Amino acid sequence: MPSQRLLKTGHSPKTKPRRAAAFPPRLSSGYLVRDAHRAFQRLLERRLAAYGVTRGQWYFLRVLWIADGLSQRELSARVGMMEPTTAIALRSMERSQLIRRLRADDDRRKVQVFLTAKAKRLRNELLTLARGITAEAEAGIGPRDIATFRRVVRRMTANLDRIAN
Amino acid sequence: MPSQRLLKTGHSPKTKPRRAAAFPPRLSSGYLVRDAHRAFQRLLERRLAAYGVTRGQWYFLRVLWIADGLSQRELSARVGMMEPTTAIALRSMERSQLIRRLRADDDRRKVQVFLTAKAKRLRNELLTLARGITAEAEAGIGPRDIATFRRVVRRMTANLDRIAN
DNA sequence: CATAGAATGTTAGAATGCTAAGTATTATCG
DNA sequence: CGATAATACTTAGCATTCTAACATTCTATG
Repeated sequence: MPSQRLLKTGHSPKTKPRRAAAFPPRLSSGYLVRDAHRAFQRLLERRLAAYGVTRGQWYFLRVLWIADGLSQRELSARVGMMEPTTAIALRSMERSQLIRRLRADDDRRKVQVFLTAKAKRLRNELLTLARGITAEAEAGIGPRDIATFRRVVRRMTANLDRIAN
Repeated sequence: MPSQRLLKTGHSPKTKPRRAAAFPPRLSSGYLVRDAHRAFQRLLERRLAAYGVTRGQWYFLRVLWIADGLSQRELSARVGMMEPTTAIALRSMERSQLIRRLRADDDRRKVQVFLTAKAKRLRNELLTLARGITAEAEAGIGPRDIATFRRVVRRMTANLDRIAN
């Protein structure tokens, strides 16, 4: 993390006291969450790379391992991404031989997504990998603090999701 | 948030018990952090849009309001982004008349970044906006829990950053 | 001084994610 | 039954972020 010391620039406006400076990133939950998120992402990406799997593919694999054969719409909802994002990820997964897409017989608008044998074989190893990252992230933190943390994050997410604008 | 109920798909392999399924996203700190991050982002983006400022620009504005005239390298470090990312953000900020870039006299490799009057005028209003989002995120959560949360997130980030691979 | 290396930025190319606007299929309702 | 709605997906275009490879400028060393 870069240190936050102030530099003298010779460009501080002398006319106004810097009132609103009392909100440094360090004190913003949003920033803390952003930093943590990027740390998780970086590590996940690096480790998945050894298996030729990208982070975007991982999110979908993870859902499909639990519920194979979902439609793209259902997948989007489960993964929490918009449909165009899903379409792009699935295209890359099809190219990588991780999934097959079949039009549903009962409703020809729908496309069902099925894991290939290759994707199924990756399951245990990649889930182990993910558990490893979680364990490393939580190292040295007490279980009560972890529990509090989870409760707080969930509450924050819910608070923010509830706001329309 | 999409509910996580399982669908019957008729494609569960009957041969193996689903051992590794014992790691649902709900229990993963990484997922919780990701969800929170995206909730923060969405709200921030929506609100900044009213000012014609994008999220990427916001991160840099926030640093420049504290230390105007930094070089791009210094800015990257402060904001926590790679230099190409900084270059792209600054280009868009220059187009939007939020900054001016000047080659430093003492070292002509360096480019110093200066806020325009327009960007300076946005300062108080946007910082208030950001404080508002933080307040809404933290609504209904006790100060001790917030404190624990911050300590835990920072520790997780540090844990992950320390890992090379 | 000349040249090797370090420092600063840039361009190129990929992946992830969004919104808005399309196409195709199915369902509904007059 | 036929026009209209809704549903499922795709395409197009943008923003954000990274890594890798490059150009430019400065510094240090022989």
